[in-house]
Amino acid sequence: MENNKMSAFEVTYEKIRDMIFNGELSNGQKITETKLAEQLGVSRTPIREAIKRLEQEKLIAENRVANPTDRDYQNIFEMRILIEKYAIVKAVQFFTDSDVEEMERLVEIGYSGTKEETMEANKAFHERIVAATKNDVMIDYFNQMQSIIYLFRKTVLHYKRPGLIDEHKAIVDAIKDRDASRAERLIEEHLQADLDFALYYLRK
Amino acid sequence: MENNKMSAFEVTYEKIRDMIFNGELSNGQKITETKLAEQLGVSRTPIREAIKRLEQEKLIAENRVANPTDRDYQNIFEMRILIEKYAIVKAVQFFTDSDVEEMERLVEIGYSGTKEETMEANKAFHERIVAATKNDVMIDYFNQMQSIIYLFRKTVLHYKRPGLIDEHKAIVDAIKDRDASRAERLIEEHLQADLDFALYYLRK
DNA sequence: TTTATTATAATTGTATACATAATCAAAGAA
DNA sequence: TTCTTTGATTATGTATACAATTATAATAAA
Repeated sequence: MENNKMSAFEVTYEKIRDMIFNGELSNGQKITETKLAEQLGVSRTPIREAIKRLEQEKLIAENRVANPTDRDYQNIFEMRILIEKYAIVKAVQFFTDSDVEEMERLVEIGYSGTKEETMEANKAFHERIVAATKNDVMIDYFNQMQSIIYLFRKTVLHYKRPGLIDEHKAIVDAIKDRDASRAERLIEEHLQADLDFALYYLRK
Repeated sequence: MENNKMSAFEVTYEKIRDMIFNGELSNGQKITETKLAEQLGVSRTPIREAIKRLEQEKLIAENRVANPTDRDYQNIFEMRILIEKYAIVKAVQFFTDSDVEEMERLVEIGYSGTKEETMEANKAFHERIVAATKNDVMIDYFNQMQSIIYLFRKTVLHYKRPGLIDEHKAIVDAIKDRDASRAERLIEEHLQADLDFALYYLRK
């Protein structure tokens, strides 16, 4: 019997996070506990916990919705590239045939799926690579970055960055060929291209 | 005019953390908000926030003082090695003469200082290397790991691991010689030796 | 007009109160 | 004895109350 009853804190956390994602709370906007509490129909207590967690994810800073600078994004991607380059070497070493098939399936969704499906598949693609480290600490840090990365991914896919899915395909091919150095190079180029593209559009 | 008035949350956080560090709260021991609140003379509110943060640092998990497994420590060090190897290449590229002098000063304290001074210097040694990345995200993740790492460092220095300071010296020499690949190799060996030594004594 | 100064309001930090859920022990049934 | 069941206890989650701080705005002085 599963426990599908979420605490007020969890519900609140997700709601506020989604409000930031969909722009209902915009960049730089002041966050006040009282207003959110009233708006979401809970007391300040769970709101505060949610805010603490969102601060940890850098989605909120100094009582405001984060307004990351280019530098912030570059820092996140520098960290992310470091982790994913490390992870993909593990994937090349240890991915089984069925792991590779799963990656190919995710690439296929990128070609034929809806925008939502593609976003999910894109996220899963990178998660599977990082999971290859089998290192919970690394996976945890990677996941912490996801909230900020989400904003990126939305931009990149909204504008349909050319070649994105082809790059994914090329990475899977490198894993299949068990070519670690090629895979490392491709994932770095892929992530760097993502960053450059998103920064370009975020600044327009 | 500086603000040296700490909030109850901050005081509480440091107190609980130190209680874990010095063994007043031992591995696996149950953490109860009510008791800590009474003991530290504050309400449960700041206690809860402190616990949340300690959970983030992995010093508390599931309402208990963390009792990390060898695997946990290995994971942290795998992450740490990844960051420090990346950082030291930056240090080799960008450290000025005065940065190098400062590193040499820290090594010197390792040879001649008290145990407390040596622990501080050891911590500072690695912090300076990571600071060379000038990447706040990376620095932040590294700092999050410090609490667990502290427990290690205490063990390693308590048993006076042979060669530890010599290894620091060799690393500084590699930076002085601007030899990135040697510096990378040395820092990895150094950290791996730290891990192996500490695990050996922690399990005895 | 600009800058201080003060009063007011709003917001956060902390304490307390209450409700729900988890834990544990005792009593009874198999 | 071992396993349920129930009741009592304790702990946590959430709401509310109060205190202290910070921000806002209005007025007075330069």
